[in-house]
Amino acid sequence: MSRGAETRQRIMDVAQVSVLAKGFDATSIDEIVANANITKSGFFYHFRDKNALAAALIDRHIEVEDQLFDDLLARARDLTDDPLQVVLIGLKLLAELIEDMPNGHPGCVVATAAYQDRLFNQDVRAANQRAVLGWRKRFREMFDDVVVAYPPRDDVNLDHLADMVTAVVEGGIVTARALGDPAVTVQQVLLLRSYVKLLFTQRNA
Amino acid sequence: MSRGAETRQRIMDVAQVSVLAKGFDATSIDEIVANANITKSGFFYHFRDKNALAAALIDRHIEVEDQLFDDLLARARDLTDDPLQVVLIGLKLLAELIEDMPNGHPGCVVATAAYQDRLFNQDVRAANQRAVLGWRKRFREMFDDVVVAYPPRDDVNLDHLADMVTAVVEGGIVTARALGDPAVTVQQVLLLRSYVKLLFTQRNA
DNA sequence: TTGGTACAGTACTGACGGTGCAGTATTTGA
DNA sequence: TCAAATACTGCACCGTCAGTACTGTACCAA
Repeated sequence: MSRGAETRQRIMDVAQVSVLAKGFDATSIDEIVANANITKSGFFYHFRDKNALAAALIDRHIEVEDQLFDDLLARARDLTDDPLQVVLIGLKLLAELIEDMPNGHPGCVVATAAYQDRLFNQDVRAANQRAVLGWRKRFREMFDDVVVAYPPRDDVNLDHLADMVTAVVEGGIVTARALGDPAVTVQQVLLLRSYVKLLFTQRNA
Repeated sequence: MSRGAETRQRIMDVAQVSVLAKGFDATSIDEIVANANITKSGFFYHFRDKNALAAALIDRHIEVEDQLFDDLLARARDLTDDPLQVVLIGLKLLAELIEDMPNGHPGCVVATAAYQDRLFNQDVRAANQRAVLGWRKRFREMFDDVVVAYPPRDDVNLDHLADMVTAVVEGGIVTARALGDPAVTVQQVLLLRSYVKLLFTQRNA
């Protein structure tokens, strides 16, 4: 890695630590600059403004999360061939993943960005949208496989159902933070799992 | 209403308009002061700081929303005596309510507060928590009535299920904002309705 | 008439995001 | 090996915004 790329990564690393600990707006550029051992000029050499940093953090976050889901689904597919079981096991593993996170889920960047219209610009929102659409595509494909073998017991749009994974996780995080109870997110994911199970399980099974 | 109370209300009114339109952090005190035809001194006479304004707005928001739910459930109970149908009709009416909001749901204050740890202090978070716990209590009571007549098809904790209403609405809002598609929130509420229906409907019904 | 309520007016501070530009060290390709 | 691009440092400065501090004053009730 070139010298510039190294510095850029170091900036993002120290920024991410502060952002996850205190939130994006609570993390000042001066603070990042101090922790990354560069000057303010150096920061603005790599990032046009604070928005550019946010967008870069989100994009990197998407990559990591995609890898996480890939691994998770690979493990689920290792355990079974049944498409419905893959989804159910995948959601269980997701719940466990969230549960294992020390202080609850580290406040997904998506929601943060969605709620600060001034703080973030078009680039950040675009990165955000890419993330959600990526999740929709991923889960939509899984549900497509499921309906082939398991006719749904209710008339649901599969894109909406795929979006529900995002919505429940994000909503779980918001509710968990509001209540000060990290367990809420896990509970909600397991309820979603219960829904998927009921939706695709035969009446007289 | 006394003169002071009138001014205080006027401040909150103009603040709310800006907050719903642009977000809380994007609404400056100077702007509120100008629109409310007072001076900065006047503002700080009524609110100790910006946090106090936020807490007041949230508390007022809770009251309005409670009234909204009361009306909504009264209408549902007018239409049927069956506890399950009350929930299902209630969720349908909630979906319609959200759908009728011009630019999607006006970015629920709860999520905004949950994601800005620095921006808001303990009072605001406490107000926020009261709101969510209020919703839990409300929906929990409804589900308590349901299970008497309809044994659930899956083993679910009713508090968690009650929280799911909050989580799905909040998550729906976040996802809708991220995608730039206000319809998402409605879709998610209807999916929750589908879950409740499947959960409490007999296998051989 | 006195004292509390409800402000107006003005001036200021400190934090923060961001700009501008000159100078310097390091790396890299011809 | 030399020039040019890259990767910064250092520093002064600006606008915005939350919040402070204090003086003055109009109004209203007891």
